Amino acid sequence: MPELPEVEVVRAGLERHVVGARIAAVDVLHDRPVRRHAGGASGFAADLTGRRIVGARRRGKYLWLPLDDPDTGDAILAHLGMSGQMLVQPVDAPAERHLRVRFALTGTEHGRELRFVDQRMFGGLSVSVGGAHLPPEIAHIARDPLDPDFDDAAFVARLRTRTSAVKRLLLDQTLISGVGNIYADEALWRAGIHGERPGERLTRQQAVTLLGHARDVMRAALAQGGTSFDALYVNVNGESGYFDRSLHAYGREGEPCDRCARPIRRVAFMNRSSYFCPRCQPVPRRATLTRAR
DNA sequence: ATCGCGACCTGGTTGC
DNA sequence: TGCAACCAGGTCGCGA
Repeated sequence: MPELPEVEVVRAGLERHVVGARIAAVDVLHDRPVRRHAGGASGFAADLTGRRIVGARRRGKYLWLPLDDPDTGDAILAHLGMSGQMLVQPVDAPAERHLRVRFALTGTEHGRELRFVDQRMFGGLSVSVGGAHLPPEIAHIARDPLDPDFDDAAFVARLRTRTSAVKRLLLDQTLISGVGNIYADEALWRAGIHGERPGERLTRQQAVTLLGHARDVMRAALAQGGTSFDALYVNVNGESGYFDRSLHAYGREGEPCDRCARPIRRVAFMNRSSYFCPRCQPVPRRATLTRAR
């Protein structure tokens, strides 16, 4: 699943390989990925044909490609969802099994085209009117911890006012973006904090430490991802796993904790799985529950 | 404002 | 063997 580091690798690839190109034609092979576009599939194609890509930007896991004017123009807004890929391919390369949208381009090196491939179609594309600087559709998405303008102190303060479980807060894109289920579990493991601790029950130092670990995990993944992709092949592998060897908690149910050797546990949380070490990340006590029994 | 849950998707795996 | 049920999870929209 693409998390922030993978999305950043895709952004950098798009910046290198499609910025400057003009869209000659758009072929929408499946309606679902353009469901958020007001004009539907035909409108999506019509709105983009003939326009020039002038940038590749990102906030959290959203990507956008400003069109015509990098300050005041419209933009192609994209999210990879769980299985989305942006591929820059030779025009004669065979269609991928889950190819959804094809962008014919002029002005790329080697005559390549841009393809949106997405098996599960949680991802999507739309045209954001006037969205070159920041698409209004994603104005509610917070900055990510790798963003130089991310406000550490404000995040820590907000985290500590909330009653929700801290893992839920890490996944709340209005507080901090780019953290998915995998890296949330990793950051919590590194910090020695159980994901079900309420935000308001964290000390300031714990919140600061947790944020630092979230940032470190993403930086490490970005450092690996940045060197593991071919420069001409903009890619996010939906099955990825190039960072798997560095994971301490996620997906390791029953395996010994790398710090204390106790078996990693898996529990259901938010209709997902959470992985944690029961010793390093003790389950928070619930005074009310204890009293009720 | 905040909280928490269900829906949206496909395909690989598991269970009967 | 065949088929159904389950699981993965980012985001949105809704009711409370």
